[in-house]
Amino acid sequence: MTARSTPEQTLELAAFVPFRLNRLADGVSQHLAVIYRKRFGLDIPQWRVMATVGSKHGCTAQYIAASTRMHKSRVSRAIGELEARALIERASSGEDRRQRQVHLSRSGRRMYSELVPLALEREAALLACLGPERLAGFMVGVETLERFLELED
Amino acid sequence: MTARSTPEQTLELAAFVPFRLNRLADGVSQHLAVIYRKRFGLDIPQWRVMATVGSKHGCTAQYIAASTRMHKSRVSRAIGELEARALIERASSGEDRRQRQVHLSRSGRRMYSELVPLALEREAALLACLGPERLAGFMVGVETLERFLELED
DNA sequence: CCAAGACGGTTGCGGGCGCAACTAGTTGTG
DNA sequence: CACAACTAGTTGCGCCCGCAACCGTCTTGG
Repeated sequence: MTARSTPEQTLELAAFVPFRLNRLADGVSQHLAVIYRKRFGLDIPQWRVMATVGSKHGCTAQYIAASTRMHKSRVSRAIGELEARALIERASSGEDRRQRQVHLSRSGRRMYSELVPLALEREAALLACLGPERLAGFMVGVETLERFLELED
Repeated sequence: MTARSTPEQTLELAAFVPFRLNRLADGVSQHLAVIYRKRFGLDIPQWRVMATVGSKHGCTAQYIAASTRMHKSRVSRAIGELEARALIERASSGEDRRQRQVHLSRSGRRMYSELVPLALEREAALLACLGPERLAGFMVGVETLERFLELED
């Protein structure tokens, strides 16, 4: 009853979800990276650090690494570059002298307050192409996959 | 009537869709890369070339680049490595002597026929965590975004 | 038919990043 | 207290990849 001459199973990359997800995430990133790079001179690791520190003042490098899922060396370098541009400042923690608390500087806060509305607006413009109900269905899928892969937080 | 003391708009990275999409795509890739790398010794560019050539025999490097959205140099190097492992073969095209038609070798076909079922199975296992209806809703969102960003094909 | 430009594919170069080793500081145990 | 094990963060090394220059091959137009 089953086919004898195995008809050579094939895989169309354009229909393969992992590939499509990669391509989609990449496209979305490109869509946003323009702002970060051209307008503020930030690359993605730097942007992620800015975003994290902007909403979690005084956090540590390891906190940033955990919540952005970037390798600690990448975080360390991004922090170094941002500090060199005086966008963030580091203060030794009194508690544990190994860790350094990261804060936005005055100009860092200024950039952050300019950057965030643009990013949110760009995100909204992207998601607007789905209606509200499609968006909801999409996000349910994203959340379920995140939980399955244990990516949340 | 508008707020006077702007309450400093913030952005939570964990709720920012572009970031979450990147993280998700990355998680999914990791989930699959194990197979490619540990079992077949392929990295992602190589896997994409194998997949493309396996379903489009005799295609050219530029076709691979266009359909995988990889830079042509990345494609060129991946092809070179696969050829060195005798998984693919290149034949000069009679039509245009600049381009070279890429085929799977005998051992390439063997690997392909082993690789594809595993990849599809792994994809299915991943998507199974969404039910059929959640999956449908999720894919509608993915397709809509792809069209919006002009990523299809 | 020849020059100029376009195009397929390759490669040197430099930048970014993961890995692993390292420093400095902390915690736990006898 | 001493010593081992652990943790926060930094950095040298090597790999991967995008960029741009390049080579050989078409193609077009004068």
